[in-house]
Formats: sequence, structure tokens, C-alpha cells
Amino acid sequence: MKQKITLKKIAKEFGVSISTVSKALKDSHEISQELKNKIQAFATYYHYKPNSLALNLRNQNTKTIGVIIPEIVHHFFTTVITGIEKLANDKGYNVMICLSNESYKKEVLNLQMLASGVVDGIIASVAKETEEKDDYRHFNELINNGIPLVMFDRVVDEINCSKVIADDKGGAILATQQLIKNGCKRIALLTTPDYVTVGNERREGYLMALNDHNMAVDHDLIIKIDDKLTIDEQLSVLFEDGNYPDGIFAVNEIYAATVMKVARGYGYNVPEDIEVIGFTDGLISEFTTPSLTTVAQHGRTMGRKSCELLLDEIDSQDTEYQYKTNLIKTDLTIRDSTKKVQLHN
Amino acid sequence: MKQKITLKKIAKEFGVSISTVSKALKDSHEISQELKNKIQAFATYYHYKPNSLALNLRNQNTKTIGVIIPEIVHHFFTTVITGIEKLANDKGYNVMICLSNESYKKEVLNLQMLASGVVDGIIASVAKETEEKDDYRHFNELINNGIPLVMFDRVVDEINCSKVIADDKGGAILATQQLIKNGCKRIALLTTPDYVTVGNERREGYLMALNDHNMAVDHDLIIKIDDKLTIDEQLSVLFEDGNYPDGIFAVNEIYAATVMKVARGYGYNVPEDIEVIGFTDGLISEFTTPSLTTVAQHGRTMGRKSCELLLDEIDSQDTEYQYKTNLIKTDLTIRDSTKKVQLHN
DNA sequence: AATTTTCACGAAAACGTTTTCGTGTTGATA
DNA sequence: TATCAACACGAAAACGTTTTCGTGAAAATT
Repeated sequence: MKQKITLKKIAKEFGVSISTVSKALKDSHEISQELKNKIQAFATYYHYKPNSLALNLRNQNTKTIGVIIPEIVHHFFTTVITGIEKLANDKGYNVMICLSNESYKKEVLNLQMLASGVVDGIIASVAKETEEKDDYRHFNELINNGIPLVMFDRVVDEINCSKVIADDKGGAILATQQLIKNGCKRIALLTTPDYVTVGNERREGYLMALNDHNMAVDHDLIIKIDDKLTIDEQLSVLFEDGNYPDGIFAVNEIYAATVMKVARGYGYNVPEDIEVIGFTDGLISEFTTPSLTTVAQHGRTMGRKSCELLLDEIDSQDTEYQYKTNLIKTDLTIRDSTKKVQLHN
Repeated sequence: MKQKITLKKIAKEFGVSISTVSKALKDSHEISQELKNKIQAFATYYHYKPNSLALNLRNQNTKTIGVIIPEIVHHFFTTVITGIEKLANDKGYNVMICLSNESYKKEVLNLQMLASGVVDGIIASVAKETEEKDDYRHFNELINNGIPLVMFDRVVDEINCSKVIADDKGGAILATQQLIKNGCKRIALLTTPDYVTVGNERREGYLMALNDHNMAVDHDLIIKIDDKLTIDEQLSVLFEDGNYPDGIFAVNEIYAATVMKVARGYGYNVPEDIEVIGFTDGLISEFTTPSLTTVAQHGRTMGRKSCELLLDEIDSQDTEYQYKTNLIKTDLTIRDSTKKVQLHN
């Protein structure tokens, strides 16, 4: 294959030293105009590009930030990435995206790989398996090595770093309140297993909203979905005995869309018989029938903010950096799976 | 901030040379067991990790492949990435993902950045704007610089490199045939502007299938959607005069899902009055009502194959490499937006 | 006692770059 | 004519590794 063109090769070509070539390409005044012209022309012709590795090694920075996400086929994460990418590029940084695939082991590997000098800082959302194991030493090690870290969405309280989280609890309260306001009496919650932190936050919001309105909690109406089993079957229990819920709050889009299908299978109509609200991390909501009312998470904003905090920390090296936690507000996008409220005035 | 630990620092700590430390950490027989033990313990304690930049510079490879995609919020691209990632990781490579955001300029920038030594090879799908400009010099420059390149999905014929494409034409033929088989007489095509190559392939398949069955082409039934305008309005023309199509083939999922909504707005039922087939690049299809029959693209397979070809080329440096083009077959996923065919036997 | 091996380590080059600090040759100045 | 500045370039260090090739001392062999 063609060998890459380097300063050394150009130097040999012109019988001058490497330093001279380097200076000539930077249009240094130390080099005669004549020689500069020749060298520059030559370099342009052969598409000379300084080797990034060498530059990074010398400058001790890579102008690259690493992002670790659990799953890339989740729309929510891709919107976050979009937000990160935009700001990073504007600031002259590149983005390296790694997937943990919800695996603890891959997360550790990715972290080690990124920590070995290839990035100036890392933005991460922790894998489910890691949450389950409750082992975060690899993150602490990162911080001990002086590599700036920002966690987003699925964050870990014990870790001392900047964080960006969606207002999950607030969103859940909004959603539940909306259902209550619309007259729902039996409100179900479709959530994740306990170890998923964001699921917990949302459940708490749900409970708080019920409590605020003096509504009793019916534990039969709280379904913790196990992703390893089929979702449909786990949802069926809600409708089997006829004592069905009249409102459903699902902690994500898939659960919400699925429960609508299941409910329809049992002969119930949305929103007439049952109102449904989901938590957005995708674009399914718009295309279901009826379209889904959801809590919007603003992934792009989260990404932008995460990147902002990270670059802040990178820029403020040597000084002791004060970690920040940022709460991104959530709000309700009303569509057709909830009843329109009557306006009183 | 804490300084990173290096061979030099360890060497100073023990009053030995850098080479000794390097060898000790590699458990070389040249170093006494006693010294090795001490150095290794020290290194482990301080989480020593060899600096990747230095290693890459020395080894003249980075064990990283770059991927350039136009948009990350497209489910199709994320499935491709998943496929690439999987194989790459299995082979000990990391993946660096860059977004062109469909912009020519960003594509050029990304390419230059990746070409400057940070990756061993590149997998790319070209941006729409690039297709529109029809300017591919940046890709050729890459190849001239000896950097292995594989293009997937949106490929460029003129460029001399390995390619992986979905059998777009075949998929379109399958879909159109299915509609014909189900008895549709007026089959509409929802497609993209002409400069989108995959759209062209699919249109050709549509035309071929019609032709094979001696059906005339009605150009009023071919709608080229302009993404800058609202999709709904552009689709309405199909239904306004009452002479509506009884079959619709859409080149992507969004168009298909949207046209079902619009048709329903005009009082038509799917699949009774109108049958619809889309081209998959997402997970919307499962959740629409009715669920969408689609042509499956097998993004993961495309990703895996792209990666395979790239690694092949990387491994076969110096020898003259024979570029390959790989066609990934597409097939029909039957759901509820098409009628069930009667089985004769 | 003289020679050869083994042992345990160091020096230096190489990867590609930038930058500081020489240094030899001009031409101008005192 | 001696001194000095300007000019145009080179040498070398530095970033952090790995690896080849020495090399001095101790141990083993004749």
C-alpha cells in the first residue's frame, strides 16, 4: 500500500531537516520564502496531514471526548449523542462513541481503553448490569487517574463527578397528576426492576402524586416488567379479572405502546376506557393509534449540558474543579392517548 | 489534577531505567524476579496503563476503525453500528463513530480527521448533501493515502473500494409483487428525491415489478417526498380526487406510517381498502395500527459484513487487495397492513 | 587461573511532531 | 577592518512506548 507522507519524507525529498519542513509548513519567518513555497506546494500536492497520534502525544491532549452508552438502538441515547456531538464539534472536539451493551464487563473494557490516553474526558451512562452488580470501582479509578467524567441519565450517587439527569420524578408526577386530573381512579404503573435507578425515580413520582391526592396505592397495579420475558403476558394480569385500570403510566414508550395493544385485545378503548401516558425515549409515540401522550425527556439538552460540563472541567485542569449536578426538566406532550381536559374559566 | 503514571515515573521511583520497567511489566526473563515483583506491585497499585497514543505511534496502528454515518437517530444506522461493533470488538478493534449529519462539509472534516492516523480503516455511508453535490474527491483522497475504506448502503459506484449494499431493488420487487399478488390494481410509490441512490434502486424495483406483470405506470401515483415540506400534505394528493390507490409501497417506514394516518383521515381502511408496505429502518412498524408489513433490511448483517471486508483489507496490507461488493438480501416481514393471501393447494 | 556463560540491567533507536536554542553565512554598520 | 545584526537553517529534546543490542559482573566451565 501507499505509505503515508511524513515530515521526514518531505525533508529527504528536499535535502533539508525535519524542523525546516515543519516550520515551512507553518509559514515560519525563519524559512526563506522560496523554500517555503516549494515545500508547501509539495505538501499540498501529496495531501500531507500531520499525524494526529504524534501531535496528541506531544500536546498531551487529543481533542476527543469519549461517550459510553448502554445501547445505541435506543432513540433516547441517540438524541443525547446528537446533543453532545453538536456542542463538541463547535468547540473543536471529536466524539468517540462506545457501547457497553448493558454489560458490566464491556463497560469496564471501554473505560480502560478510553482512559489510556485516547480521550480528554468521558461522558457515560451506566449499564444495567453494572447497576445490578452495584460495582462502580472502574469509574472511581478513572477519576483517580485524573480523567474528567460526566455521568448522565443513569448516574451513581456515590461517585464524585458532574452529573446530568432528567427530572424523572417530576415527569412522573406530571404524568400521574394529569391522569388524576382527567378523572382516573385506578392508575397502574408499568415500571422496571428495582435496580434500574431511573425506574425508581419515576415510581417515586407516581407514588408521590397519588399520595398528594390522597389516593391509596394498589400494589396489584404496579407491574415490574422483566425484559427477559415477553411483555404482553406480563401485562395481561391487569385486564384478566375485569377489574381493569382506567389510567396507566408507563416508564417508557415500549411498555406504553404495548399495553395499548394488549388493552385493545381485551376490548378496551384508549383513551375512552383507559388513558395511557408513556415516558419518551423514542419516536414510536407519534405513530401509535392513538398517538401517545408522553413525558418528554429532552435528550439533546441533556447531551449538550453533559458536554458543556465536561469541557468546563477539561478546561479547568490543575485548579480544583467543583462538580455540578444538572437537572433537566421534563414536560408533558399531550397527544391522543389521554382525554382532552375541559377548559374552565 | 493527578498526573498520569508513566514508565518514566516508575523508573525514577525505583532508580532503574525505563527499559527495565517496561520489561519488568512484561514479565521478561531478563529482569530478576525480585525486581519484577516490586515493579509489578507498584504498577498495579497505581493502575498503570500504557499510553495508547505512544503505543499506536510505535506500532503504526490504532486497532480502531472509524465509522461515518449521516444520522444517528435513524434506527437503521444504529443497527448497522451494532453489527460493526460486535465483530470489531470480537477482533480486538475499537469503533469510533462520527456523524456527518447529512452535511458535505462535516463529512469532509470527519474524513480528514479520521485519516490523520487515528484509525486503521473507515466504514462510511455518504451524506445526502454529498450525493446531491456529486463530489467524492475526499473519498478518493482517502484511498490514495492508503487508508482502507468500505462503503455501505449509500455507496458511490465511481469509487474504487469494497461496498456493502442492501438488495434494495430486490426488496422493492418483493414488496410490489406482494401487492400485485394480493390483487392491488393501482399501486402508489412513495419515494425520495432523485439524488438519493437507494430511493432510485427501490423505484426501479417497483417499476420492474409492475412491468413484469404488464401493469401500466401511472405517474400520478409516484410521489417524491421533499423532506423540507410537511409529509402529510404531500401525501394528500393521492386521496383528494377519490381515485385513490389500493396499494402503497413506501421506501421507508415514516412515509408508510404517515400515509396510513392520512388515508385513515380520508376514511379509508388499511388493509381492507388500501394495502401498505414500507421499507424498514426502524421499530415503528410494529407499533402502528395496523402493524406494517415491511421489507427487512438486515442492518446488523450489513454492519457485520462491512466490518469483515474492512478488517480483511487491513490485514492484507502491502499485497494488492481485491475489492469486493456484497449484496445483502432483503425479505418481506408480513404484518397487518397487507391482506393475508389465501393459500391454494 | 583463564575462559566462557549466564544474569541483570542500561543505552539508544524508532514512531511523527513541535519548539527552543544554537550556528554558520551574509550583509550592513561603526 | 572589526563588530554586529539579520537571515536561514539544523540539532536536539520532549511526548511514552517497545525492542534490539550492548555491557559489566558474577558464576560456571575448562
